[in-house]
Amino acid sequence: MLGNENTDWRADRRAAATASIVAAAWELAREHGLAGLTLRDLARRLGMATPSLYSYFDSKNALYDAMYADGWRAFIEFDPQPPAASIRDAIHGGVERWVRFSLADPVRFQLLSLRTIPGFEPSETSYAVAQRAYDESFAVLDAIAPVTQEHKDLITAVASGLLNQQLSNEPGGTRWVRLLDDAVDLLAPWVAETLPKPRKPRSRKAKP
Amino acid sequence: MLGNENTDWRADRRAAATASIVAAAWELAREHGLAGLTLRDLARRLGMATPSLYSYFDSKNALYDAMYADGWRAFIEFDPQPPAASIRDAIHGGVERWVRFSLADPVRFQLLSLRTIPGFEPSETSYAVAQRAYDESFAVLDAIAPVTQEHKDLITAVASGLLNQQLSNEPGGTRWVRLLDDAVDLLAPWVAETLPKPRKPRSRKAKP
DNA sequence: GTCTATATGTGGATAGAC
DNA sequence: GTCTATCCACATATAGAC
Repeated sequence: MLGNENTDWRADRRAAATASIVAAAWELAREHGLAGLTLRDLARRLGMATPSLYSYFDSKNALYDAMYADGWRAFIEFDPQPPAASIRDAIHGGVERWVRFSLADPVRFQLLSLRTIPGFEPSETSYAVAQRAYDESFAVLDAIAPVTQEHKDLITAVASGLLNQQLSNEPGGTRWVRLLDDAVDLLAPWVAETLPKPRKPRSRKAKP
Repeated sequence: MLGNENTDWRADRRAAATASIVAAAWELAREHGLAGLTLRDLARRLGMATPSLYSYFDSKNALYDAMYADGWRAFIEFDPQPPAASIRDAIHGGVERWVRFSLADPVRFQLLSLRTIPGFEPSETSYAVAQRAYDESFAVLDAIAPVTQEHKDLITAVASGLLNQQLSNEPGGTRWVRLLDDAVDLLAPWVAETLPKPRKPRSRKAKP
């Protein structure tokens, strides 16, 4: 179609501008806290007037939403987890990857994992990115054992609990995070022992 | 001392007024979120002018601080945990008590356990209340086994992780919280097996 | 001492010119 | 799309009546 490359140019330009706004927003959030982020500061850092931001985001929460999706996208691309030979290694690899990612940017962890911004709830499309990150993160474990949702829920709870306590009570320290190996040593046998009983697979033409 | 009962009257009146302000603040926080609490709303609900609140609290953060201490005091008085006969029962009783307390008022959990208000940090005296609540909460377990700080840290991390996931992802549900028993079943044997080896107690006059 | 009245500064957000 | 001007709500602070 003629004229489409014109639209694409604009879309690309706009996407690039949006991305640089989000990047600057992360910077400021790291400096002043997630809730300490203000559109004034953000505009000033970008060298533009505050209302100009509204050409890119309908509201401050829309900006948070873009950051949310951006954060989960960053996790998807973060240091891929190699395949594992045992349930323990799979759990350990996944949890340790998540902990490293979170400790590298506590503010990001706060946005992605804690419902801390009043009134902010991820949009459907942003939530879909989070969902994909979740699924891919458990792919290694899924590949070697038929783990249940309960298994995954307790694993994520333990990981998020250690991170929470660490970042809330002793940011920069290791008091809780170093318990990760112990926690995995508890979780792995539990998962292995509570795997759903493999049902004898019926042949395709079993019921004539 | 003469004249002291006069001062006491005033102190009591003031304490009562402060308490009713804090109570109203909790109400509003439950309605509009913790960060959605505004001094205007608070004053309006109490039937007074906004600046009058500054007779009782130096700043909004000072109000949060009072709420923080109040919340931990409420936990201390909440449904006392009976003595336990086993490590498992002691852990289960403590964690379950904390979960019940937190689910009853998610906003309170947010203030007490998540560092979510930008710039708010509990004062020394308020933090002391939290510390007392923590110590008393582990008293039942301490009474029956010489558990270490690491034990307590993993227990609190697991509890806070389950609560976090529950309240962040499915408030009002039980998807994570119902895994509490499983979690305790993992933690209890671990605690029992990793108790510090009892050192042969030296007699008092061992080293002459 | 506690209230009312009022002022200041900083947020998010909108309207409208260019 | 970007700007200027502007609005409203908020935390905060001070002055002064009672």
